Amino acid sequence: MRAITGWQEARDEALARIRARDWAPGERIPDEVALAEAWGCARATVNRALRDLAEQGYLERRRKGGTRVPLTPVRRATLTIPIIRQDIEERGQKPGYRLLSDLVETPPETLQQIMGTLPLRHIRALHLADDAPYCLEDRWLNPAVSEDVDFTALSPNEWLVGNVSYSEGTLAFHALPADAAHAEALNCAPGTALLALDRSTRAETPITWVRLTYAPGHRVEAGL
Amino acid sequence: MRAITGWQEARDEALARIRARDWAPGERIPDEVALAEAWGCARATVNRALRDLAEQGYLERRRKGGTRVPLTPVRRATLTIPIIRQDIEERGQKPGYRLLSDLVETPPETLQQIMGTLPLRHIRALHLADDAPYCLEDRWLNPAVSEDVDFTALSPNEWLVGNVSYSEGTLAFHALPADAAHAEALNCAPGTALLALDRSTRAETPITWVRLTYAPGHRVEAGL
DNA sequence: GGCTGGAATATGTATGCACATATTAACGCT
DNA sequence: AGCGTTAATATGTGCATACATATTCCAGCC
Repeated sequence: MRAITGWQEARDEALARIRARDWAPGERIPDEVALAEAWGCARATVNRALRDLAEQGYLERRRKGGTRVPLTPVRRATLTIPIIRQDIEERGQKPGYRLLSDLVETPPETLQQIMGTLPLRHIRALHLADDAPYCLEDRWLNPAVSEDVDFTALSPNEWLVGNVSYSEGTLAFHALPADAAHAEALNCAPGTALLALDRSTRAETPITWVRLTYAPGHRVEAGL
Repeated sequence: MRAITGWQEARDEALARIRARDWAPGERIPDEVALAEAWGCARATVNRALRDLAEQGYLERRRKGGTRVPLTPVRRATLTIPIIRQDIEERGQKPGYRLLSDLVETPPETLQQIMGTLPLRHIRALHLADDAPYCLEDRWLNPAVSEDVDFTALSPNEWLVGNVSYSEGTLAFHALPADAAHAEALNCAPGTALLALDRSTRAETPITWVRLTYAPGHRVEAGL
């Protein structure tokens, strides 16, 4: 076979063999040195290619154990965490924003396990796309982080992205029925099925917990 | 400062500087050669570290343009695509499966755009966790791929993973209200808000389109 | 002034080498 | 046979070097 030039080509070649079941699931594939020789490239190039495939779940690698095609490949999808304004703009719509409430409250029991028991700043805000409701931002914020920021014109989402980002966190999707508040804000009937995204963010201390509840029919797409 | 030993340490050092806004958003950071010299390691090591951070959205890199901290960091979360049986087992529950229907039909208009117009094999099946409904698998399958596979005992999900995997696809989350069929299968009231995951898979030709509708209250978690 | 083409530059990648490390496999002892 | 120690081995990583490539920037031209 023709010599392989770059690591991407090596990756494609390897993926082709996996897809063709030339390298069968559960089987060990030739080691890096052998592949490098067979493909006429350096071991580092093969390494890069196989490492890339392993990151995507197409291969499993272990020291000394060699590289093998997993029997049940756990594929990973990547999901770009939404920055709401950008999200809307990318859809070719005009973003809008309205602050609904901004209070200091004691969070409910379930939230206290994540954010602690201290009173938190509770912000509710509505994001609009072409003047139609897009999503409801229901956020609990560590007051030590936000201090005196004014969210009447700037959404907490946007402020956080610009000021407290680059942090750790968790993320989960679920569905919930619209309650009265959702119904009014998102302009839908109570009980409507809504997609919600819960996200908690922390650095050294808990920073924020937010639930984004999208307008009816919204879809969140993931890549790969 | 002390010399950096590995690329992970270099990555941590860089991430610390980003978090500390030592490298401010929008600003160019020193180039690889400078960092390598400052940190007492090879440029390849710095490259690996910064490349890793760029993949996670913490940095933006462009040839000749240098590396900079993005103003609005687009963070990426990774989401492991569920293999239902494993999913259930990892929760410490007993997986179960029941085939509901298996027919050859003409797909609805919206699906024809993805899967083509030919008649498709339409399979409906229920997955159980500890004998309780877990999720409903509503699948349209290219008959050329599945031929005469019997899905009474083995779920299409599992069969596909073992036989037609390593392919491309798309994935999206949304919420929908339970219709009569959902209600019966998932043992909930009609209209209940349900989380659904649509996934289409293709290699050279379209392979399958599936909607997994989860039992009420289910959450799908993403990492990072 | 505006456009074009060429130099300068930062990242991208390939290579050969060396050594580290995790794990398996083999060996030898009791 | 069973067990613990040791050697073998595949991947993980670091480094120095060289060249490739995409952009930016600037100079020079019209």
